[in-house]
Amino acid sequence: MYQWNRFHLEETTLCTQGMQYNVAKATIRDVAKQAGVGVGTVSRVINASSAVSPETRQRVLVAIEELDYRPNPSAQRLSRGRTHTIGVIAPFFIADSYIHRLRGIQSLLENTEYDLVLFNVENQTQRRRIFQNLPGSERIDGLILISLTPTEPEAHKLLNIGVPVVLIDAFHPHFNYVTVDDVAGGELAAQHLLYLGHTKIAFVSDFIDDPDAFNSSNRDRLAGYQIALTDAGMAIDVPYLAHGQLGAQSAKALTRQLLSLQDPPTAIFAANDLKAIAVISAAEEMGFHVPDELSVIGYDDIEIADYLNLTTIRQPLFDTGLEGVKLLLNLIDDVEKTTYQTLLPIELVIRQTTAPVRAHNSSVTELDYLRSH
Amino acid sequence: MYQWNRFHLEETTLCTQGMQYNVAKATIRDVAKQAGVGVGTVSRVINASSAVSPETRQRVLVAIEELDYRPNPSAQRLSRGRTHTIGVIAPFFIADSYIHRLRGIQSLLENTEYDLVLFNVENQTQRRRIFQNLPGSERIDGLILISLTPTEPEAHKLLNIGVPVVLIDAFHPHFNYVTVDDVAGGELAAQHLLYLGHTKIAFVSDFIDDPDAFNSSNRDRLAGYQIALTDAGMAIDVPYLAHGQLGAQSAKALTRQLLSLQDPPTAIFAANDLKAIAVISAAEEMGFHVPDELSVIGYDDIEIADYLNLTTIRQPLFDTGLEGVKLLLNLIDDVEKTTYQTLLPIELVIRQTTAPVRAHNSSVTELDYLRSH
DNA sequence: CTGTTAGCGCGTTCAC
DNA sequence: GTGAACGCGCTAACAG
Repeated sequence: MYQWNRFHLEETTLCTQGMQYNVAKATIRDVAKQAGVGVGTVSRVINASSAVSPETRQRVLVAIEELDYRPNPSAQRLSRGRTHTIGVIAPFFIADSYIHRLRGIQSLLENTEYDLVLFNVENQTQRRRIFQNLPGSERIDGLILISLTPTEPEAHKLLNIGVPVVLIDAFHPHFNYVTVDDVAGGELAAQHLLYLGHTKIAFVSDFIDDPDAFNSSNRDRLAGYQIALTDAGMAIDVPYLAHGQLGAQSAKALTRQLLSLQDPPTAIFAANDLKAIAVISAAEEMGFHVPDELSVIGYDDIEIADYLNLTTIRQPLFDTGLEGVKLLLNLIDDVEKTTYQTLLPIELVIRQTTAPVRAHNSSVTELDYLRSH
Repeated sequence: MYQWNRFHLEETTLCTQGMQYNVAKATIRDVAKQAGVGVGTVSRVINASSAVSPETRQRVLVAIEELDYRPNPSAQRLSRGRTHTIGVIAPFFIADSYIHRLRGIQSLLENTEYDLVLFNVENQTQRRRIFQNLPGSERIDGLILISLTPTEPEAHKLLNIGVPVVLIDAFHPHFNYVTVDDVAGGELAAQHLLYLGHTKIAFVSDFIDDPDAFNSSNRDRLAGYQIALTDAGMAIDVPYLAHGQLGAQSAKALTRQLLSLQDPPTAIFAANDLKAIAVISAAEEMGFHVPDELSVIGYDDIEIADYLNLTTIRQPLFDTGLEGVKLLLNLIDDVEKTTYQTLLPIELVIRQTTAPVRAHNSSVTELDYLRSH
C-alpha cells in the first residue's frame, strides 16, 4: 500500500494592464429621443404589448439598433414587480444526478427571459440557514428544490414565500413535484435478479434512518426490493440488509461482511451506482468474479456505469429537471393553483455485471480449478 | 452481449389544492413609519453606512423585525446601479470538475450578498449565442468563465461588457485567470511512470486539435508528457499517442489498438480519469492485468478514482473556484485594474493502478502459465 | 445625527 | 396610436 506523494508548485504573476470598460449605457429615454417618440412607445415595441404603427415601430427598432439599447433588467423587475429569475436549491454534492437535472432545467430556461440563480445546501447548517432566510417574491418568481424533502416546518415556510415551489426528486403532499418512482425502481432491480434465478440477494445502501438524509430514495428502493422478494414468496433475510455511511470504504467493508457470511449472497443490489462500483471492487479483491460468482446491480446509470458495463436502473434525470421547470413556469403564469404530482418512467439497463445464478453453488473459479490440478 | 431491456411505468396525478401566498410585503416606508423615522434613516441602518444614534437604530431594528421587512433587491440594484449578482458561464457536461469549481465559487458567495446566476455552454451553438448576447453591467457585476478559453473575437467582446471577467481553468493574456498548470501535471504523471521504470509510455486523450475543445488541457498535458520524456532522454513514439473523441467506447478502442501493437506500452497516461477507467476496463477485457502488466494513471482525481484505487493527478478544483471569485470580488471593488494570473498547485495521488515495470518483458499471466502446464 | 427629496430605468395608466 | 405623467422601492445628496 502506497502513501500519497505530494509535489507542490505554486506561482502568482501580476501585471498591470489597461482594461477600459465602455459604460455608455443607453436608456429608454435616449432611444425615445433618437426615434423622435415618447418613452411609452419605446416600451410598447419592446414588450410587444399594444399596437404600434408599423412606421414608428420601425423607427424605434432602428434607434434601438443604433444605440445598442438593451433594457435594464433591474428597472424592469422593479417596475413590473416580477424578478424574472427562478431559484434552484440543491445539494451540490449529489454530483452526477444533480448536474443532469440542472441541465434539464437550464435547457428550458435558456429559451426564456428567466435567470437561473443557484443555492447550495450541502449540510444541515446550510440547510437551516437557507430555510431561515428563504428567497421570496422580491428575489425570485419561482423556486425549485432538488432532492430535498421538506420537513413540516420547512414546508410551512415554503408555502409562505409568496411564489410557487416545485420539488424535484422529492415528495411532499402539499407541493408540486416531479420525481421517479424509487419503489418501482427497487422492485425492478430485485425482479431482474430474481429473474436470473438468484434467491440470495443482498441490499447495500446508505443508512436508512439517517436524519441528515436529503430524501427517501434509499428507503424507497429498499421498499421496492422488499416488495419484489415478498411477491416472489421469499422472506427478507436481515443479514443481507447492509447500511452504511457515504463513501467507498464503507461500502467496501459492508461487501466484505456480506461475502464472508456463512451463506453469502449471490447477488447484490446497491442503492446507487457509486456503491455498486465499490461493491464490485471489494468483491473482486476478495476473489469473487463478477458476474459469474456475484451479480451486482446499481441504480442511477451515471456516466461511469457505461464505462464499467454496470447493470443498473436508469432514471430520466434530465427530463425530471425539464418537467420540473415546465411545471413551475406554468404555475407562475397560471392564476389557479393546482398540484401536479408527476412520476417519470424508469428503466432497467442490463449490461454485464449481472448473470444467471450458477447451477451449483460452487464458488470455484477457473483459476482455483487450474491451480488445484 | 445483452440488449437493453426497457420497462416503462408512468403516472400523473393531479389534485386541486388551496395554496395561498402571503404577499404582504413591507416597504422601507412602512418601516420608517412604524419606527417613527424617515426612510433615509432606515436605509442607513440597513446599509450600516453613516452613523445612526443607538436608540433610533434600535427602534428601526425592532420595526424591521416586527414587519419582517427585507429590502427589495430589484430596487436596491436599480438605485445603486449594481446588480449584486455574478454570472458564471460554464460547460455543464464537464460534470465532476465543473461541479467542484462551482462549489468553490458558491462557498464564498454564500457569505456575501451576491447572487450566482448560471449560464450553460455545452455546444458551439450555445457558445455562439451567449457570446452574441453577453450579460453586461445591467445584469451582473462580474463574470466568471469556467473551462472556456475565449477566441480573439470573444475576448474582444468580453473586454467590452463593462464588468470584470475572470477565467477559471483557462488562459488568455488579457484576462485575469486562475488555473492549474496542466503542463506540469502532465509532466508529473509521466515522471511518475518513468520513475517506476517504464519506458514504453502511451498517452490517451481527446482529440488534440478539436476546434470544439473548450480549453487546452489535453494539449497541455500532452506537452508535459513530452517534456518529461524528452528530459529523460527518450524519444516520443508516435504510435503511442492516441487521440479520440469523448466517451467510453472511443477510449476503449484506442486502448485495444495500443495493446495490440507489436511492442505494446507498459504504461498508459490517460488525460482524464474517465478515460483512464475506460483504458483499464479495455485492458482487463484483453487479459492485461493492472497494474502488474500495465500501469495506468489518470488525471483529475474525481470521486470515482478513490473507489477504483486509481493513481492520478489531483488538481485543486474547489480552490480554483474559490480563488476565482476572490479575484473577481476584488476586481469589482478595486478601482485600479490589474491582472492576476494564478497557478494553483497540483499533486500526484498514488493508488494502485501503477506499479514498477516488470523486470522481464514477459506478458505471460499466471493464468496463462497455469493453463499451459 | 436625521428628515426630505430627487433620481435610478422602466411599465403603465391617462388623456389627447 | 401616442406622449406625458406617476410610481415601483430604494439610495444618496442635501439641508437642517
